[in-house]
Amino acid sequence: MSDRYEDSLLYRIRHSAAHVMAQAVLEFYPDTKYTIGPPVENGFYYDFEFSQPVVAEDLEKIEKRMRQIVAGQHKFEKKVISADEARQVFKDQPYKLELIDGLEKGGLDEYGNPLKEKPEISIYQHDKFTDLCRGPHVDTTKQINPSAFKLMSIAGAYWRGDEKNKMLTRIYGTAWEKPDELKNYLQMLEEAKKRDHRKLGKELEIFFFDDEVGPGLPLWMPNGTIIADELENLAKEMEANAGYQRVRTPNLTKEDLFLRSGHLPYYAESMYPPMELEGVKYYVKPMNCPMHHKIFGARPRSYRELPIRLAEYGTCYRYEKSGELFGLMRVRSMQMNDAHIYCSEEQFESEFMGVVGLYKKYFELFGIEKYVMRLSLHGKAGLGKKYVDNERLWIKTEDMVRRAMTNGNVPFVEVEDEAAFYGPKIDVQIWSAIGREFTLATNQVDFAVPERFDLKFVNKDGQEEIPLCIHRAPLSTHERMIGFLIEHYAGAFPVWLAPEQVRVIPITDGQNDYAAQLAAQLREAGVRVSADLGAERMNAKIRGAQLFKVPYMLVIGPNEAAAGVVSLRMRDGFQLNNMPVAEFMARVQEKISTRSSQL
RNA sequence: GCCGACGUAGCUCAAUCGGCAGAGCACCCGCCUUGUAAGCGGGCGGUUACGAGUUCGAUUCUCGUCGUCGGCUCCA
Repeated sequence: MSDRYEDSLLYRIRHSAAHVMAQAVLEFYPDTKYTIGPPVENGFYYDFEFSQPVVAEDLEKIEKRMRQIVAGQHKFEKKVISADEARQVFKDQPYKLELIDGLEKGGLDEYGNPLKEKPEISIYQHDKFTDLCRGPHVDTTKQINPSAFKLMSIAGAYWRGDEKNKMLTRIYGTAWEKPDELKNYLQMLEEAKKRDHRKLGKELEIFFFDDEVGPGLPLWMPNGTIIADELENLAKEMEANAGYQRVRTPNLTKEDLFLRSGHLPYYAESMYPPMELEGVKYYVKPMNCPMHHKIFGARPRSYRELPIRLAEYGTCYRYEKSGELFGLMRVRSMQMNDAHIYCSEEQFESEFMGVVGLYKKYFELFGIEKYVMRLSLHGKAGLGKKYVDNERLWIKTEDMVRRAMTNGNVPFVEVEDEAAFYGPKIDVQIWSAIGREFTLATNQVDFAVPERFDLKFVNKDGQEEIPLCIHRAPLSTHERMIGFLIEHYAGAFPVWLAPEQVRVIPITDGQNDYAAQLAAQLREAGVRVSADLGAERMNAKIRGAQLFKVPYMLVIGPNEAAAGVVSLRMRDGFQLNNMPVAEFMARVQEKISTRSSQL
């Protein structure tokens, strides 16, 4: 038995639940046009075109009716029919007719993607409901547990996922084999909400957005700035060790540069509109690469210098559409852990895998385990539009990346039509707390732009050669990385990243002097520390420190002050009483300098 | 950008049918002198996102704008 989701009982339950939902919906709204309703991760959805507005409050009655239908223990019966018979069955259903046409003529699947073989056309029937469907389904509705599914939300979705098409109404549901699994899933969603970076970011005073500043333009508060600075220090250290050189470039450039780079022809949609002064157009940069290319091209280069690795934590601006913004994970101003590696074709594999190695070091340091490396390929239809129009070079560089990853024994998946406009890339996909997928790090090959910039180096034989360029951002942008890390750690950052590492808590104001002196001593040693000298009870102060997820609390009363020691309470509740100051100092410094994940 | 929902104090949330806008926390001022997640009292804080409209009267109803959220599209 295969362990593919598509072959599982759960998949069939969800697929069947989608049909049951469609039946209930059609009973309530008989002139609804129904489209497709597949299983997805954790559940299913079905897309409808309603003739009247259907809102979230309506889900309850639909769900109730679904339970009645399920209780009827109806059989799911498959029938293979001809296209013409199918047209007869669905004569009043325009979307189904379009699907039938796709299946028959173009060999298109339900999403509009081409199929290799012409599929058979089948319908599934249960109770009084018939759907065009290739299955599979459960045998009877008896297998759908009425206490293990729930309708979740209502949303808009384009027919066939194309924004040029009509917007349909999508109803999402979740379904499981057993009621307990549903309960666990709902509980998990609640937990996820608690670690949502938008909530924690505000609570922990890391960042915020202001209406007058603008959507997608985060303001970093002191706590967030510490985290960003620490990440930057980490990157600089790692990149220095890996032979990178640092550069700095302006945030603004003339139109000419982005015409040459190809950003204006291929990327203008994501760029802020130009500002014009004295008849010259200037653009805010959406990427740093064109400037780095200029630095590479500033003087003749020899093969002896290669690879040249230029790094910059560059600030870029991209005009993301308003509905696409999402907390820190999708913003309009961002600081990228950017670098461009210029190398020869022979050097490509080791350079590319060097970057992959860097990723892995970072992921190990942060304890990031749930991620997928994705080889993002071009899409044939996008050549000349989304992608540089040179299919031969696309295929060649895609092969180079594939070979490098395979040789390096790094598992990856391949996805078409996800490349950058200038070349294929390895994207590292991660998931936000609420389950949304994002590209965190990226490692891209550029076979097109160096030529446009007339970049070259002189090889051993005295001939001019065009270098390859690798664009890479293993630590992503500060925005997405920190958004991700907030959720990854649920706000409880390791000591080296924690905005406040130690909080000194005197029990009575008789220890305020000792507390202040301790804090000064720690601060002197480079530790981020504060002393809570307020008038509250010690209990309230501890609570305050816990809520801010400060890793170490030093509780000091008359005894500690007299003995010149500290009582250490850690964020996880663990206590070590009467610790000599020097011992605590050594502990903190060790955790910081090794970037330990332990307290 | 598109579909839908939402927007009340710094934060979390109340306010019946359209009838004087409220609580807790935070903040400030006192009192208490405290042993590992909230001591007590008082005070400050609002153009109910913004702009129109309906009404004797709008937080409440209607329209528009802005923003946020759930998705779609798109992406580091």
